[in-house]
Amino acid sequence: MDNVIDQSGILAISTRLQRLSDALRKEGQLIYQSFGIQFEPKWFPVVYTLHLKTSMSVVEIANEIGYAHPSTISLLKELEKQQIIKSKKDKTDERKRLIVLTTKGKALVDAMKPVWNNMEKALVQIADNKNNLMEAIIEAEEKLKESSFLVRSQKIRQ
Amino acid sequence: MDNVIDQSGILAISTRLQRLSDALRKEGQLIYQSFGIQFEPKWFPVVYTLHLKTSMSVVEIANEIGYAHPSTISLLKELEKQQIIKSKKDKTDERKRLIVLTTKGKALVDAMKPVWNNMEKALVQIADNKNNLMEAIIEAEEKLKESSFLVRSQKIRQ
DNA sequence: TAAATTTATGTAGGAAACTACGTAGATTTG
DNA sequence: CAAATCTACGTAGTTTCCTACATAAATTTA
Repeated sequence: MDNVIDQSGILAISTRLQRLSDALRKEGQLIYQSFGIQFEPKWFPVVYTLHLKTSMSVVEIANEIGYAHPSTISLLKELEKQQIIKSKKDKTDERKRLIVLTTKGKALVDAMKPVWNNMEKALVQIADNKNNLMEAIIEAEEKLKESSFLVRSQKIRQ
Repeated sequence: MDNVIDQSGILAISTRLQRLSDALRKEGQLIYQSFGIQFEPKWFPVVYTLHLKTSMSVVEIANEIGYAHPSTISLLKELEKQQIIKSKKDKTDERKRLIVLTTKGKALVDAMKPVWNNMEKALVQIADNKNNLMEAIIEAEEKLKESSFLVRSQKIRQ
């Protein structure tokens, strides 16, 4: 609480969330490196999803990870370049591309499991305090689903 | 908790933080609009800082709001274009630019005070749950200051 | 079953932050 | 006090997401 933005409190919450997100992602990158693994934190949602669900279309992945589909497409392009995933046309629906992990991708996931385990422990240290950050995020998202920031603002205004 | 990323839990925390940040910023924009005020949420840190501290250099503002200085410079450019701030050379140090709110900028701040008040109430509704999001952020940032994500990872690894 | 609509994917470009690097003025040091 | 270093500011380009729009295939409807 030593600068103006901290003092302005909750109004700068969007900025604070982003700052923290950036810091964790950048350090995540360094941790993968320290384990000698070539993997970027931004790839995690796609790869984690595919490792659980085997074969999915682009839009299915996008919905699953909560991203817009063009963002997902660009992640998939990077992962295809790294030969972590591959895709084939869906035979029953010509519009769809079915995405799967390659053999290399599956091996990478196995190699990353201890890293994920390690990161998870470190993240629990960081996020589990008097207030649990992950739970706080989930609770806030639930509140937003109930009634958006805008709608709440309008109700308060009346 | 209805998709894979929610289930993957804390490993996707960076993604979750960013998603929430984006959602709040976008809705913040709509709220300013709904009050008929032409103001962008990203300008808040700079303007709020200047409204408290009167006259500051570029780097002072950047440090105060916790941004890199080039980010601050581009915000200042936008604010100057909107005639919300203006700048003049520091006479005692030719390198420095002293930034101040214009008359229009000060009037805008006064007009925004009720909006900020309204937003604050809505944000408290959203963020204050079993776990308080703002406090959770502050606590997590304090933990990171004590010892970074990377260092914690390395200690756990041993 | 042809026309309208919906769904899946893709491209282009934007937003809000960042890092890397360069220059010029101020300060410190040998 | 000249040289080296530091500080302030600026530009260029990057990152990681987004929205808007386009096209083609599938599905629904009249």
